[in-house]
Amino acid sequence: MNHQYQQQIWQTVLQIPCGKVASYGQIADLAGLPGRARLVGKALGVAPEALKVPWYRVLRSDGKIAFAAQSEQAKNQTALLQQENVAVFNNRVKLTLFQWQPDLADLLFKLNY
DNA sequence: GATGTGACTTAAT
DNA sequence: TATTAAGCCACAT
Repeated sequence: MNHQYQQQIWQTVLQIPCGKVASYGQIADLAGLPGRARLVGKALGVAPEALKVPWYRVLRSDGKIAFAAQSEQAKNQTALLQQENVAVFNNRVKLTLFQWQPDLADLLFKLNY
């Protein structure tokens, strides 16, 4: 059986609205997996393209893009974010301006908790 | 089983 | 801001 946690992670990331970002830890918590931020990155890495999971809206807790600054992946993620009017400077996003502030009660309801 | 490795986080320095 | 150390956990060796 496929790991349930991946589904929960993908579903949670899908809740991030266009133009907003979230951290790996935040997604882990909302997905019911506190302390397992690393699993979020892993799950995003194997997310089916068909699900169209906005993986690029997920950043480190300090707002930095998780990939090496010069990497193609980081460049690509930066481009996708800027496409949604999210400002990226030095491989980092200003969380005070762009971080997603989910309505927990509403989200938990959607996730059937 | 033991070890090393990450798309991580927090706290301390 | 940068660096460390410790905690985290699925996976590959």
